[in-house]
Amino acid sequence: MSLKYWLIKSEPDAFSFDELKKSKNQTTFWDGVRNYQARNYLRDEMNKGDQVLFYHSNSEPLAVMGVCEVVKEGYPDHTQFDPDNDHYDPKADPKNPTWIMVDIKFVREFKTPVTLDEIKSNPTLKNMKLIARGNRLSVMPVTKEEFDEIMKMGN
DNA sequence: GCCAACGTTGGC
DNA sequence: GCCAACGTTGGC
Repeated sequence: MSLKYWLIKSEPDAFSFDELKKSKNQTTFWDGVRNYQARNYLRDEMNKGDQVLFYHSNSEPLAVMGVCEVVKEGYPDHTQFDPDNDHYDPKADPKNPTWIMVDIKFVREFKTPVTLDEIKSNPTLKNMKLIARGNRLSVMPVTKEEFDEIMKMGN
């Protein structure tokens, strides 16, 4: 089984790459995904050791900040059952949870964040889902070539 | 703050 | 099962 590569988006106001870096064991659970396609990736396709680009949306700069990795594979997202949580889902069934999360761990921070503009203007990255028209997925696959290119750009 | 794009919901 | 209405995402 070979490693896969991913990109996840976060609004730094909600949870930033810096917060991940400062978390206990530099690890956190990636909760709050409430989109079925993204859920399916988390549940079915993300494996321990997969490398993940961490992207900041709705902020300045719009950029990939660094890399983290999957340290725990898909398991139920407990926030779906918590009425006080923003991501509460009244229809979720504890016996058959709808929403799934993984644990991610900080790997490294880029010296220079790779901005959305740089990604858009790099021909190697022109097929990235991130810049596809209308894309709103918060978890998406990335090819090894794209991952390596962004690693190079981030330095 | 605007708005295009998209996913979800609910009436029929 | 269609589709209009609505809510959300996220760049600008």
